Amino acid sequence: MAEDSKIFEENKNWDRRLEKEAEKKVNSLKWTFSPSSEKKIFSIDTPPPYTSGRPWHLGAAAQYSKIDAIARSQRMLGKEVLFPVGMDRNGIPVERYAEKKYDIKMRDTPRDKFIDLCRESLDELEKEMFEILRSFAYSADFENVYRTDSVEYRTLTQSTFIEMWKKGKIIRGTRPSNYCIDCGTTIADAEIEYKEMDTNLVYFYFNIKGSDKKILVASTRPELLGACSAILVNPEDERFRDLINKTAITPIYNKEVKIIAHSYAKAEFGSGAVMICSYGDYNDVMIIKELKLPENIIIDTNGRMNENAGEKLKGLKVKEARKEIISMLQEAGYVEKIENIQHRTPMCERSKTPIEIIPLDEYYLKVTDIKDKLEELANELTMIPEQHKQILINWLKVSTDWPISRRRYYGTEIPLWYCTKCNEPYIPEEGRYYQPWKEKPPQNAVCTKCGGREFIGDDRTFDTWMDSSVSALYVTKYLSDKDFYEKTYPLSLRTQGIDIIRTWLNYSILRCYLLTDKLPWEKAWIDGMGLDEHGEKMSKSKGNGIDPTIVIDKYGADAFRFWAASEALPGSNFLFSESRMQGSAKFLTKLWNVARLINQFGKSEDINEAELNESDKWIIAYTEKLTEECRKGYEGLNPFIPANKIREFVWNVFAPHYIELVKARAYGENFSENEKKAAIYTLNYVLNRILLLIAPVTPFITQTLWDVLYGKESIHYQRIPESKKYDDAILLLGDKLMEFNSKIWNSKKEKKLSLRDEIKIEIPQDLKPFEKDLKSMHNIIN
RNA sequence: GGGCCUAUGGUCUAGUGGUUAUGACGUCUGCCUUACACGCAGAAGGCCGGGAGUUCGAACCUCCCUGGGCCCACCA
Repeated sequence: MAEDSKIFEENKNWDRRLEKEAEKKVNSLKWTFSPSSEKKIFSIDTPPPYTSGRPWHLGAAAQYSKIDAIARSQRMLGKEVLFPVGMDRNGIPVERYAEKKYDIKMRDTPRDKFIDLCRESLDELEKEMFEILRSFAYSADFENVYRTDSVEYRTLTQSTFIEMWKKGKIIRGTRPSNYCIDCGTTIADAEIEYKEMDTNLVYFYFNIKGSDKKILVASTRPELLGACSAILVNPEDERFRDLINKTAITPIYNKEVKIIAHSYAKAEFGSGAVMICSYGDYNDVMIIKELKLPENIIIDTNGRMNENAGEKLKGLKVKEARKEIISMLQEAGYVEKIENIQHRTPMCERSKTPIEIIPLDEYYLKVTDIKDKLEELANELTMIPEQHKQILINWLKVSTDWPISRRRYYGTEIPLWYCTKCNEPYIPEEGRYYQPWKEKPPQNAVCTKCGGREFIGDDRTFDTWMDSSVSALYVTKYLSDKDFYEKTYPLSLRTQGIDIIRTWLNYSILRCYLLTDKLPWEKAWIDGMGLDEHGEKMSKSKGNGIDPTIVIDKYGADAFRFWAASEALPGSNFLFSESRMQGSAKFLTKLWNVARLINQFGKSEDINEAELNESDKWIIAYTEKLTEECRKGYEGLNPFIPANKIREFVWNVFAPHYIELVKARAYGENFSENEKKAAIYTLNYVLNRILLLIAPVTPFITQTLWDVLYGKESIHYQRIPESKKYDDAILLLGDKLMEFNSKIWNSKKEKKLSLRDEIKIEIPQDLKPFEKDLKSMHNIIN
């Protein structure tokens, strides 16, 4: 032991350097799940982090460190823990990352080549992610990492899609999409940039049916007049009060449209009346959906007006059509004025031309028919904290069928082909990974409708949530291992951030329910967001993301983890703060020095309770109470409680009161050998327990201290003991004891005495059992 | 703009009908007391965002307002 203690002689503080030394040990522990274990199973569906983020935000790392504390605590509470780690690798972010990195454009690059470049980027980025996770001792099963773009994972995504297709859950429909006419393709929201453009705001009249009144409308898109399906006015707007619910007549087209009161129309903009067209912008999409207005498409995918636009406009490009309709309106005397305004226009960031919103044929997963059931499931799910459930419930009420097809490259392919004769879809069997854009359908494929044998593959991919929403099925081996699945599904827990309730949580419940008839987990643990020091969400676009590696190198991983656990209750947002991170580091040094001191005294064999002094009994009772509280915290998946309780105990009770009380006794000054033994026994009893209780939060320092002081086997393989019964009366007495200590310190201070100086003071009757320790602590003479 | 969440000493945070309202960081004062100056002891600092209501009683329940956050949507 003397050898081990060298670390204490050489280091007065806990720091990152010592952590690095412990890292080998801490990270060499294996956490492979054993399904045949006798222990109760605790399984966690953790978010596979998205691989393209660099640097990974501190907020995200903090969340993962809390999840890790939960996994570790469950192990130490005696559970067999399934704690998988995955990487989410599909979708637009990596496509855009690769475009930037290699200075290429997705649609100008052969798909095969582009996919390879994405994969290369992902492999590099992934390495970095793993390094960060390991740097703070994330204890998932790294020997069985899953990736959402692997053949196995994509097979699951496709097979479960096929299963749902067969159950009739997949439907076709049109969906207004961002369409770049110049590029001839849909583009993602992320590929849109908004630009202030000069444009004309045209004021023109609609006649009111059965009246000689008129209504003045202002529009930047008059060419969409033929697609106008309503006019909105603000319900508060006096000018239009008597026109609400009247019918207006579209100039030129002579179609009837309703005038509807809706808060979207702003009285101060334009004329106060706005025409809703399919589709001028996304507001039109929302309003048409909300008010169930008819859709009338007048722009085709070539960017030209179609027959619905009328003979004069048909075939014209959008800009030409705008000019033409303005002069038509002017000729007919409908135009009141034309204003030149700056208009924020959505542009394709690639072609720099305005995008159009055009309905395209897409696949949907049916949601609307089971909304009641989903709400029921949501209510069954235990949510931590419970208040966040409202976000899910509210979303379920307004959610619609989920569009699942995407016109992208790096994603799981939609496993469908179409008959070249009759266009009927052909769906293959489950159990294989299909790439219809470059593969022929299975050999025996025959069109179910016309018997045709020629097919063309669907070249689309799925929305990436189609992949991640079956993570609960992947990690429980839904397709590949029946026994494993039966044992682990539904999982015990889903952990995730509040920002993806509407997506990941919602879609996971939906898909897993459709496939298994059950909720995928018993509980969902929803964390808040990591915000910067000003309280704003960290994000790359704002540039306020903080690199966790820098913080960890500076303050240490345990300090980082302790900060994350102690800063806020799960579910609350937490602000990054260097000073509080530093505070956590200070606490670890405090703990380190408590251990250094206790280590000096050596060990004592177990002793009878009868041999303990009153102070010893008190601090042991306190420790049992602390154990009870911490266990409750961990059982409730709330590391905030143990982190704060332990800090308070160590810093405000154990160190200043108990240790000071028994220091002299432990040194053996003026005490019997038995009394000395009792002190040393108790000091170690308490320290041992503190280490066990805080180990899930701070794995490095506890590993190091445990090795030196107590352990052959790693602390992380130990159990947190059940708390023993304790006597409340002695705790109350202990409170008085601490008050008395303060009183003495105060009075020494008043008398300008040093803490070592003698003092004459009466020890209260009820504190007599502590008399000997008190006298030596304060140097009391009478 | 819509929905939801939230508001506690300078900063962050616990508390959720009756407590002298918790703790941390910071500040101030005095101390290197054989573990720690990343420390010890002491102190100052809060009309629990504003207004109204429910109640014998509200930081805690209800409503309105204001600020902040998240998600969605973004100006005809």
